[in-house]
Amino acid sequence: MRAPVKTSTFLANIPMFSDATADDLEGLAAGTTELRVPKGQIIVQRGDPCVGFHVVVYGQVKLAFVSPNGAEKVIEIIGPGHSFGEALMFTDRPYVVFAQALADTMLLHIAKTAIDSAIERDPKLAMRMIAGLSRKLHGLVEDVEAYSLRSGMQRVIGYLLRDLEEEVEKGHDPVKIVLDANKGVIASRLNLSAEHFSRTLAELSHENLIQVDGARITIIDPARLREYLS
Amino acid sequence: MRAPVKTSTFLANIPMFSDATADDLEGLAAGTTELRVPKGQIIVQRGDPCVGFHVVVYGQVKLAFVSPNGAEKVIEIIGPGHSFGEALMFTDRPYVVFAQALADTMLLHIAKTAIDSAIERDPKLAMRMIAGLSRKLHGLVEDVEAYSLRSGMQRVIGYLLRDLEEEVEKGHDPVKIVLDANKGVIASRLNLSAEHFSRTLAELSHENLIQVDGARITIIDPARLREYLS
DNA sequence: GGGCCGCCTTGAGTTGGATCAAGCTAGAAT
DNA sequence: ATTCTAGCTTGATCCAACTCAAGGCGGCCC
Repeated sequence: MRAPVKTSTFLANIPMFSDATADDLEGLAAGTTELRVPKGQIIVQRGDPCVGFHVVVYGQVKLAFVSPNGAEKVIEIIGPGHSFGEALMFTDRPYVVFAQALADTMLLHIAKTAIDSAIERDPKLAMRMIAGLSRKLHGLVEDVEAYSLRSGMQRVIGYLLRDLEEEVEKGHDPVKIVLDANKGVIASRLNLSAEHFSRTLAELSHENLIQVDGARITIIDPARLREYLS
Repeated sequence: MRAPVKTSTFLANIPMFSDATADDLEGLAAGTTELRVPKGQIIVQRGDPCVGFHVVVYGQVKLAFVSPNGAEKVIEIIGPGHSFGEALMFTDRPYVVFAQALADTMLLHIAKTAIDSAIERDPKLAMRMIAGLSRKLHGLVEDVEAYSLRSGMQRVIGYLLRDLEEEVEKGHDPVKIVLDANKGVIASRLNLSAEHFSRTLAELSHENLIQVDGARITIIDPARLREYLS
């Protein structure tokens, strides 16, 4: 048995609810379930009904489809503070993707009913949900652009540079990054075969643009790497 | 000079505002501009700031990116009653795509400020916006699935069958459909070159699954066409 | 230590779809 | 009626990325 106050503390730390009132948090907490899942476990299956959405507290979750012939395509890798299933929840459709824990993970599941009544009470929350959905939509549009207009090499470089600060990305000083998942998972996220991803990293290595040591990658010269896009 | 009452009538006929009060409609109308654009005209450019969103009243608009080397990729073809730019409006980012009229078109442009205050007054409208965004998100996820997991042939068949009623799609009786845009535009929407799209339709013709007469296509046997997916 | 198991890399060959290059229509303009 | 042009088709060739296959490299458990 878990005291409700603890759940509402988790909720308060999620960006989406950061300015909710204590009352609202209590209401949301009543509709919230905590979930702890071990690495590898499936959290939702394609076809499951969606009666709420999930927020990752710690750990990591991947969202992916399975193709008719068993192949798998990762659409998103979700880390702490991020959520999935909101859009589906509002359209009352079953899941088209499945979600699987990439590491031991703790999530919150917030029931649709709780969200509905919270929105009715607080238009600010509605605006936050709208902003969150809009950001996701924007991200997907960028994915579509990347998949249809950019080469494999360009997508890989984009991924390596994506969460660098602007001044770092424009500079010529080495930066170390750590891949946030298995190379196979990242490859699929980028719509590449694992082999092609590996070869692409190898090519960038040979060009002395990066150094690869397992998941630890050193970008030797960010500005030059960015130029290699063309 | 256009009487405001007329604009609010247009608004009332848009699904998103179908249950707005007369007061709300007046408020929205005050922030709404009517736009008539001839075929071929660019409505918004990549990089334009987004201070509101557009609804198509009649005509047709395409949303597309331009690649660095000048190629063009259509993400969506937007017909009467549908809208674009909502997501962008809420994220305060500039357009990443451009919008061009595919036919003589009339649109409404609804200012962000008007929407913001309407949402504050009416949580129902917020829910409608959320539902609309969620549906778009879902559509994009399906596009990503199609692009990454399906072959060109499968995407074409999916497109031909997409707005058939269920019982028609399952049946064996011929159905006539009319392509809603130039074949080049549709090809791009499906992430195919115009040539490949043409060849794919030709192949389906040779298999006696469809008959093509310009933009008018007869699906000879919907159930058999659907089976051809595998 | 040795063997096992995931994961990653490297090599060789294949292919789906793109590109380049002509023709072909049909409707619009003269 | 004749040209013009935009859009479509068809043919030939090419290439980015995939698949299949064979190792390599840790890490982990006995």
